[in-house]
Amino acid sequence: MLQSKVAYKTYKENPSDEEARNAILLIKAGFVEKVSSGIYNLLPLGLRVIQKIENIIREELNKIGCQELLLTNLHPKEYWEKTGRWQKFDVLFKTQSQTGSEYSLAPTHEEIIFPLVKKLISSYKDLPIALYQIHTKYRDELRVKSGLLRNREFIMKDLYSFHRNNEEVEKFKKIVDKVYLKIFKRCGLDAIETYASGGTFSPFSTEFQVPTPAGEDTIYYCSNCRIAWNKEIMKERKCKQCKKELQELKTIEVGNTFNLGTKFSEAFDVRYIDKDNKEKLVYAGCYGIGVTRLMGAIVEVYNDEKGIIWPEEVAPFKVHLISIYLKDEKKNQKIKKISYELYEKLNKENIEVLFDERENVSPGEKLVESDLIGIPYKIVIGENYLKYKKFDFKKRNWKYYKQINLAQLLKILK
RNA sequence: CGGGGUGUGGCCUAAUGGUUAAGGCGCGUGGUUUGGGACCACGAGAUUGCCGGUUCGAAUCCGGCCACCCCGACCA
Repeated sequence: MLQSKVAYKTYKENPSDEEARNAILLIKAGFVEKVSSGIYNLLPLGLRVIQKIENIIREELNKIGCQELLLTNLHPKEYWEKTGRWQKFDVLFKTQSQTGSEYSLAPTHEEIIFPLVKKLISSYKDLPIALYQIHTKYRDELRVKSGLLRNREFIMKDLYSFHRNNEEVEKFKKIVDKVYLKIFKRCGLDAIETYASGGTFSPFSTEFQVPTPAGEDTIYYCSNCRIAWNKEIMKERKCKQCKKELQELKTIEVGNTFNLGTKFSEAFDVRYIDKDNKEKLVYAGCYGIGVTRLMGAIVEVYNDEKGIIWPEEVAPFKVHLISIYLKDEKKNQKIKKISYELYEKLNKENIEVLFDERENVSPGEKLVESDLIGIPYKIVIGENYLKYKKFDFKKRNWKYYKQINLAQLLKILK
């Protein structure tokens, strides 16, 4: 993509109404725009990152047999009254149609998917089934926090699985837990599986926590067993498995998994006929990943004084190609030619490249802005190329450029 | 929801109660530049969050409201 065509704008000054590093950087670099407290627009660069994350999730969930669908975000009041959560769910956004019908804006989708699944399941032969979506959620938070980490509107992946019994749920949950670690890993994050409270659902849930000083959760972590307990459920500081002293960490919760048991199946009367011809309640699990929050968490973990440093798999582009012009018009023609040729070549090789081809922008501005945006690989074509016939190449976090030829370049980028 | 703080062009800031609200960034035009946010000239852009009050005079003082930020409570 040509940089002059990208709808973005970078800023030199920090926004005055943000303190969270993730929000400051994402706004300064042109990935998001703030509309109001806890409400952000995703600009093209930001959306690219979100889509990268979403596709990693899709790939990994589809591999374990989950199916994607899309559920409505307008939830009629009756559905939420059935579970008692119209009153109890404290961050529920409520709204009304012109005819007086009441709805909530979706903060989660159990109330919608259980009635749906009721229509899909009648026999044990229909089980198990695992359905997920990646969609917007609304929560009327009393206090929004930490940039993209806690918003009123955000994107979430929510997966729901339905089974014949509790053992099957537990078995599937273990598979999901494993896949979650892989998803976060691909996003560049070493998430820690953490025992946490299950809220009103179950005795406990599993949270996926990413260590960073910016985190709002506190966990006790055992480096020996690579497992942790959320502070809210753990009083002692010794590992239950190996008795080692636990380490206290500040973390961001990027995902969680629950065994729902039959709680919602009872509320919506979701049953199946088992082999023995008896009618039984369906057992279920639910599993969430905060996609927008994940983007924020990645930025919290990967940045320096110059800007963002995107992990490769979630970066908006893989390569930032920058051409730097000189006084000499003849030389410029050469630089331009080489740059556009490389740009075409990379496109042909399906290597995602952002090409800063702009002519009346100073080298300093291009390079500083490039570091702010944080694309993993940088190629600079200017005077050096004319001298050495090699590209100046560097990773975002390298201090110095390396001079390499086209073959070496393609080998690294493929 | 409790406590604290802040609201000034698109962004960041300045301005003892006293002319026509100042500067930087960004933007437009022209020119000079080009390996780490270049320079010069000219120009456009503001009911100082909103409503009311005090005053000869309010961005500035007072009251109410709204918005945003931070701490706390909350976070299936």
